[in-house]
Amino acid sequence: MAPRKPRAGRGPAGLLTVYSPLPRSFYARPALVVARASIGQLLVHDSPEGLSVGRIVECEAYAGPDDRAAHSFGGRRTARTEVMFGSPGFAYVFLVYGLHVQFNLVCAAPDVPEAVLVRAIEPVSGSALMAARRGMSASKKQLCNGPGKLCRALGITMNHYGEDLCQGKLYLSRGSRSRINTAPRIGIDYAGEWAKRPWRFFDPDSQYVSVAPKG
DNA sequence: GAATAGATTGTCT
DNA sequence: GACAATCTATTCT
Repeated sequence: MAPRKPRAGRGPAGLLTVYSPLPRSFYARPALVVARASIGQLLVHDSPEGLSVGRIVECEAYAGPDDRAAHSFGGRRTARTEVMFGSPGFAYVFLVYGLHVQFNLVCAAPDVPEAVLVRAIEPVSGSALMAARRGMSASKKQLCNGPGKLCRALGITMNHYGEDLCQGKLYLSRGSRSRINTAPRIGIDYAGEWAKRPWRFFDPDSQYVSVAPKG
């Protein structure tokens, strides 16, 4: 099939920007590496309602069967975790607390179930559409500073489970570099010692990080 | 600003 | 039947 056309949109300063998917090789690395590399990249959703783009400012690594906090801990392979056992560069989407969607990047190699949870983005393009989806003002920084919020803002749903991030309408595109800090992951206190690992990565200069850095 | 409770459903025991 | 990789409204200070 023909390679997909890069999608053009208006960036922050009104400049014409072209977005195109990062190659699968970006994802074919350990989750810890991908998580760090993802900070500053752009998350693009070219949906029927329009284009929305955000710069990733926070994410977490969930590293395979050894990580008690990962859904794939112990090699657990179910209908839900199945996509993590496949090729890298696909979307692992799941529901928490009965109502919030979480978006993850499948990493590493087939049969190595690692993933990166995208926790926060800052709006780059299509913030009006994001605000409409969220039912709030576009100027608010709470627009997508959380894993559930950014999925709502970008229109990511369970229907995106297993989507190819190298071929479809939902993908990462090359962004810019920034400072990167680390911290323990959020909301996984049940994971014991694993909960303390500094596997959360964020841009300390961004106002859009979900939980204020404690230092 | 900080703390608390309630929402709500797929997934696994 | 319990729990979950969260968010929001509400009730304090």
